[in-house]
Amino acid sequence: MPLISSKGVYGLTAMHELSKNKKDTPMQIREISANASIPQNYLEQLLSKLRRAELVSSVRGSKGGYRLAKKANEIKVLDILLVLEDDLRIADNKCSNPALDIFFTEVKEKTQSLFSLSLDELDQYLDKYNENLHYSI
Amino acid sequence: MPLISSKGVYGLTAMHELSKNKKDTPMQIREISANASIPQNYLEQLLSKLRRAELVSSVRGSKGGYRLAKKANEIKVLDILLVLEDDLRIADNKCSNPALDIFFTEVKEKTQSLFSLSLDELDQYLDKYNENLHYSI
DNA sequence: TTATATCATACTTAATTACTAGGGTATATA
DNA sequence: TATATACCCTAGTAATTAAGTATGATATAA
Repeated sequence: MPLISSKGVYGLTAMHELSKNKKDTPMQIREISANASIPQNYLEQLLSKLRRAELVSSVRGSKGGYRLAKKANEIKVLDILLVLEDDLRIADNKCSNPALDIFFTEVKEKTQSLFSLSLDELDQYLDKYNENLHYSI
Repeated sequence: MPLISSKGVYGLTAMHELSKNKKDTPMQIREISANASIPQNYLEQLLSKLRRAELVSSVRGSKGGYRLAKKANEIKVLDILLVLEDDLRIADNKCSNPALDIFFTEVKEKTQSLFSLSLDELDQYLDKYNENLHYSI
């Protein structure tokens, strides 16, 4: 099973879109949805959750939309995933084997730390990609 | 979603049981199933997969059963999981965001390395547990 | 020959994800 | 103030997958 369902991927993608919005006006669901190929009504539900978790703020009515509730360097990828995926759990159920149980606990901590980077740090991965592209020719 | 379903947990538990079998005779599904509270017929299916992947060998007929196909220090937790869980994938689908995509690839590699310990190394986690138990009194 | 235990496959149930649908509410603008 | 726009909210549905059940075939020790 994937650790992160499309719910999480959609949410991260949308948040990344918002972080790239340099305009003064809030960004609209329709635009995010079109940019990232996410079903509009579905994205709406995800953004609602993120709003209730105070990771984004919304403006209702005409010319409304969404913006990040904090700076991009103050929002961690993990924060977003924990809202949308409930919990990033490693194993399905409590297992009867103590050694495994302790092992899973440790893996979970280490895995969560892999997601403890901020939204703006994601761009570093894109830079890395562009470098590889450059040198591989 | 959990990274590892009960399929994987059951499989690891069963393999750990087999690694603890010090007798000359192979261990039977019934015994593993009883020790680890795994439905017998379901465990049968998992052990079949592990046999086809040559991680265990079986003896058919009366007094039959299963044993590890290699030494416990030659079988990695990751090997077992890759057989039962297809692939330890991080994200559900290919995502349209290149930065995220590269990030996920890196997380996947690091996650897989967390599972690159051998079956007998699992016991270290039990030792750690026992120590804590000792000192916490 | 018989009891035992693996082998193989088809089926069922339950849960979850990934949507879709549709009406309600707030606000900029004319 | 009227209207279009865009967020807000909840219920429902289709598809997928995991998890478990059932049953008969095959191999082997005794």
